[in-house]
Amino acid sequence: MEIDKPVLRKDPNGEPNPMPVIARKALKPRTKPAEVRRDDILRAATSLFVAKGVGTTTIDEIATRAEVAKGTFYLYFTSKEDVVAALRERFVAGFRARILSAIEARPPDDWTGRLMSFVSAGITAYLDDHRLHDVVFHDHRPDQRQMKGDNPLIGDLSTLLAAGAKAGAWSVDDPDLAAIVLFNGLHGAVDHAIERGVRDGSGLAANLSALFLRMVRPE
Amino acid sequence: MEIDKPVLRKDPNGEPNPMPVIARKALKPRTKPAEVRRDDILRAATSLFVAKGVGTTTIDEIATRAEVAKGTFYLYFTSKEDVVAALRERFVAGFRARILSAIEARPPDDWTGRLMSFVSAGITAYLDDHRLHDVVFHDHRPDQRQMKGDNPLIGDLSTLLAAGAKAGAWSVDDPDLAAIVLFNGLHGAVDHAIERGVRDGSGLAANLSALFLRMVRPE
Amino acid sequence: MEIDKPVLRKDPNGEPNPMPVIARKALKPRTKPAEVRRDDILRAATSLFVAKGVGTTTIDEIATRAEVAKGTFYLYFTSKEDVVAALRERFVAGFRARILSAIEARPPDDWTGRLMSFVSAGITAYLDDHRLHDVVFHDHRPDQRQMKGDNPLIGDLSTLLAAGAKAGAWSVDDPDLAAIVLFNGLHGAVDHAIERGVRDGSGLAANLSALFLRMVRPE
Amino acid sequence: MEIDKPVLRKDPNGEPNPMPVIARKALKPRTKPAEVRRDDILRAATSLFVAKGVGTTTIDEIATRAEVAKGTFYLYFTSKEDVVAALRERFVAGFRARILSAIEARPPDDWTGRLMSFVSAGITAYLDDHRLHDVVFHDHRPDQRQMKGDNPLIGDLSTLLAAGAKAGAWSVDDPDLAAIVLFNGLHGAVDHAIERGVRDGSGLAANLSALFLRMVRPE
DNA sequence: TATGAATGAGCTTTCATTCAT
DNA sequence: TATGAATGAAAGCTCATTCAT
Repeated sequence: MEIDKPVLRKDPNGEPNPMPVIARKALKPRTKPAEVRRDDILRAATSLFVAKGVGTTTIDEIATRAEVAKGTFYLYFTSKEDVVAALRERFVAGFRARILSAIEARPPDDWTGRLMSFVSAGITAYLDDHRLHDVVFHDHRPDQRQMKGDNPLIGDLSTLLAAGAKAGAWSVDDPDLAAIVLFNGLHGAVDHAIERGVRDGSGLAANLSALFLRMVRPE
Repeated sequence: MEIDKPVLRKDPNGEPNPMPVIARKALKPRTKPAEVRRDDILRAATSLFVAKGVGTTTIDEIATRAEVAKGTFYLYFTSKEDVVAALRERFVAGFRARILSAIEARPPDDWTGRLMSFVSAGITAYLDDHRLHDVVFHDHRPDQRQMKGDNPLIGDLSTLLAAGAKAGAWSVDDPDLAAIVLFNGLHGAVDHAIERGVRDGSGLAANLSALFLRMVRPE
Repeated sequence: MEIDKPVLRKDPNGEPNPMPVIARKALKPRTKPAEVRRDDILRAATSLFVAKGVGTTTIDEIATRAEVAKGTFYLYFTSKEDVVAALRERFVAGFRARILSAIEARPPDDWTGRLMSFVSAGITAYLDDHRLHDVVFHDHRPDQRQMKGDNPLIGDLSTLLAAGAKAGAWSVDDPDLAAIVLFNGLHGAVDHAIERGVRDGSGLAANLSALFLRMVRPE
Repeated sequence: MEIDKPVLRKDPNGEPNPMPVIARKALKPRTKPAEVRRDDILRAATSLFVAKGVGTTTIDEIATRAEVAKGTFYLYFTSKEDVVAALRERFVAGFRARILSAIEARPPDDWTGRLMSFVSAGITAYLDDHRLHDVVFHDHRPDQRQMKGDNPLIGDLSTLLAAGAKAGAWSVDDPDLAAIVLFNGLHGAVDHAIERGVRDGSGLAANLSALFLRMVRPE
């Protein structure tokens, strides 16, 4: 707060210096492109969050693991929550990309195939990253509720259902509601599977697809 | 029953109290039954958690609102999480009781009616208490995942579906999976409705029931 | 911020425990009357502030010197500035008491004597405590300006001048302004003396009194 | 003179710059004369200090407002305190110049007029710049005390009083002491006026002059 | 049982200063 | 000269938990 701070500065890199300066330089460039630094921090945070939870991970730990000073952390993020938010964005985007690309691999009019791709890609992606998922979706904020609603995958699913219905392949009264039920049903089913230690989602995919197809099959 | 809890017993310097102990005791039985005390604390915690979140509520605040000393809190609970767990148990039990009693109001062989009761009672109960629900289900712990699996309502639903199928009313391949999808679908649909500010769940109940019945209807 | 904090607790008093518990108890009662604790902290802060300035003194140091935990500090004060404010109040009250009692030692109608007492008591008191004075009056706040104006001693002085004038002993056109000039003149003169290392204020008192009396003497 | 200071020179990856150095130099003499740079920084600091205090202003902010890199700041000043000291010097010099020139506007033997000019110019100058005054004189350092003593205006005033006395216009026993009292009295009186929101100092000047003249008038 | 003063580890955040470019 | 990313020491403050009464 005040003017007269004591100034103590030791060895700025803090480690015994057995190596010539030039070699050190090569190993540890003081400055990296911002993108890389940011990514270093994000990666460090991810592994810590997954390993020990967001709450118990300190910013100190994140900085240390990212091989960055604590102050540097604050150059890139404003708080731990800010990191979680960045991770969440990343996670959602990657998750969605995986699923969409699986769908696109099917012919446009293969409605059943597209839905099954959605289901199996969703299961696989979730099984792969569920620990990161948990990290990224478990905060306390009351506006948290909002975020689910923004889930673009539900919109994608709704669009798929509506298109299939329009094409006469399915019968769907309320595509939005059906999409919500399907997405959350899938989500819950994978949670259940994870609890049981399931590693391979193909069986679940078949069963879920069957269930979902029943729900949309014409009378 | 709560005759005389002293609000202020300041005696900061410990002067000898002129009143004999026995007389004091007779006048001031300072304790409440443990159940009541516990409940005071639980109620105080609930309102604070709902108002400002678990993370930002301190044990000090809980104790103050419960009109109890901080030390007394630790006589009844070991930590804040312990309180959340107690609240969760309560919540789940109440929630389930509401739904089961709605189901039981229907004739045992009215399968469709029973499922619809499940849906509409579930929606109503959740709409009523979703803020407490959020409090009670939003912590970070990795073992959190476990709790959903323990959700007895999914078991109840599975039982209902299996019984209906056995009775020939429905066709259900995997009642457990169907129950999971139904329960989570319902959960997600209500979340969605809450986000949109929906206060009355009857429309949603009708639509959801229709969707669910499609899923179990015989070929 | 979060729920799952690691709990590490070692030896609560942190020192090797060579002494029997009873003896320890006698030496270090865990709890003291609030007044005493507060005073412990205030005394610790004073000595540190005087020795090394407010800015460079940390709350940690204050707590340590007061033999109190850091948290205890915050039980009694909200910040370092809060301590300075408490010290300032104390200082002003004591300073004023000294001067007023010196004045009261003179007969009520001994106007010259009263003014001289004011001057010499003021000089002495300030010489005695000027380091604490500096500590207590050197913060940055813009509203600082306000505080000087609230200085009750200027009011006291103004009253004295007005009374002496009314009694016909002096001629004072604007007692408030004269009081301000006298007080600040005295203040500055003592500052000057302190800079020069003066320890005894009696010579200064005589000279200043003479000057002040010139200022109020009738035509 | 400031032809082309680049606002953004982002070159984050350090790609080799295709433009030859000499041509670049000709186009972009990136430096300003040291005096100007220094002044930029001083001006930036002044406005920030006045607006939000020295303690809460960071060097980052100063550099940003001066449109200079943080490192450049350290090319011109060694610390924030260094800036305050430079500002103080400036302030004192300007203040003194204003007062001296007001005095010099009077005939050399117009003692009363000279003293009145001192008073009214002092009041005006202080009223004009009191916020900068506060900034520049409000730090914590114990050696602060020294600076007042160095105040050359007190010396000027003492010289004036001694000269007037020597000329037989006044009676002044101890010109140094009288100068101290006058200067500090004036200072305090203006502070008091500022607190009361006074904008025009002419009334105060008349009253103060009268008071001061009483103090030096011959028996 | 009940109390609440006391504890202190630990966290977040700031910012003056450096230095490779 | 000029830059600004990086540093990391330091500080303020919180709050779950204890324990003597």
